Amino acid sequence: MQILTERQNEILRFIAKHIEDTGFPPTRLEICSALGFKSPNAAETHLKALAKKGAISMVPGASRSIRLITNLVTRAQNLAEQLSIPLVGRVAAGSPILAQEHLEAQYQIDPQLFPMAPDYLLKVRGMSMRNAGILHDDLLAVKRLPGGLSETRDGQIVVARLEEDVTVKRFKRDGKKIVLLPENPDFEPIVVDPSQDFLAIEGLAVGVIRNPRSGL
Amino acid sequence: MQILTERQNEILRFIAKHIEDTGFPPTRLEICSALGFKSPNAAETHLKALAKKGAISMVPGASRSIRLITNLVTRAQNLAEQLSIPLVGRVAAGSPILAQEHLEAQYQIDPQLFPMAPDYLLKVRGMSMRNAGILHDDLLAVKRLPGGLSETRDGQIVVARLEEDVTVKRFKRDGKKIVLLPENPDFEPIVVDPSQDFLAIEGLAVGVIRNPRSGL
DNA sequence: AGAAGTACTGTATAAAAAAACAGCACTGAA
DNA sequence: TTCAGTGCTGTTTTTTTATACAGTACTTCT
Repeated sequence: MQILTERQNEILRFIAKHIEDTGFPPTRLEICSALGFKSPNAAETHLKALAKKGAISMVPGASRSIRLITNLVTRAQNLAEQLSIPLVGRVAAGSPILAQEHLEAQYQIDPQLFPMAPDYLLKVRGMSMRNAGILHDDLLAVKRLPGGLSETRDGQIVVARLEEDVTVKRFKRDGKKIVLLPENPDFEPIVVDPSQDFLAIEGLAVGVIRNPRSGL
Repeated sequence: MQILTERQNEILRFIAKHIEDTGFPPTRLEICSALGFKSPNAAETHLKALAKKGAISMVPGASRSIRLITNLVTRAQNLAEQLSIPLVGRVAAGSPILAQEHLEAQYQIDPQLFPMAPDYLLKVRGMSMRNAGILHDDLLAVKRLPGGLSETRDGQIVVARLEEDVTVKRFKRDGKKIVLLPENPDFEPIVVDPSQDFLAIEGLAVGVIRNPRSGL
């Protein structure tokens, strides 16, 4: 859709409001009286401009046949995309987490459920965080951290990438080194020197979802 | 809204479909050709009957001014009620789980997230299920069991009511007795004789949601 | 300087649509 | 058995509505 002028936007907003209020689109004359026009042709030419720009569609000859194109797209996006986040399965070594081939499903997650709205769900592999209540095949709700390492604070559970591997651990600084702590005595802490080794903080755990298909 | 005849329902369905497809309601003539009428008055009288019964409303003199009353209600319910489930906090002794005073919030939960669509979320108290990865303040997604005890199978994690208390435990039968197993060696199994003691299975755990405000 | 777009007024007209009037046939309740 | 309601056909009338034509004025590219 091409960009609209201020006046064209006003007309589009009136059409949307009319549909919202009454359940059906306005006629040319109704647009005239709402916008203060004295000629029905003012509405007619505006509608033609809006149709040409792809903001609305009309059926020739039919009354009240204005259909909003923008609203349909917006509504579909709202429901299908903006409120839905992807489930990331096994992450292949060296490829980005959100690469298409890792995405297994798309779920709608209520953003109010967690302290921060998650960007994706990561399927947890292994039992290294068992004592934090994060089990194998749990879905970890992850918020991406644009700031990376510098934004991360001690005690937070993070999704970290070490060389090629993606892992979930508790984050702790130790001088210039960084320690990734498991929550299971069978596993050893991982000590990383960011000046020597590659370490990226992919995101912060903001929640856990378990579905008992995996074994509650 | 009074109940509609089969023919009136057909017309209502056509109007809903037309709005869905085109974005605006049909005219009398469009109803005629869709339903096979030969006279526009057939549509007119049907619409009057539908308006009288409260299924639609119309603006006198205006074209395509049919508004569905039923659909508006249905849509609001869909978005606000059918997709949203309550969070149940501390359950007072002896009162039903879904009593108004226990409801702390309302969340929209994607039904695909869990093997069964949950009816409510229960805030877990205590650590008796720690080794199953269910921690204090976790939200347990619960599906009500209309069948109660008879539908419950060994190994399932259930929400049970014992006399006055509501508890989450793993379910197991032992002859005529029922054992409610904790998942934490610090707690003792609870043995119940249903013929002697009051035991109700309030629901089946279908998922866990943790938000780290409680301490991930 | 001309073309294209925006933003209107004012008039006119043909088609679309609402809605009334006049019937007919059937059903179920009072 | 009459009345109300359902479920139509067929015709007519009056609005409503879309839309074309003829202008005016201003702006913004090219």
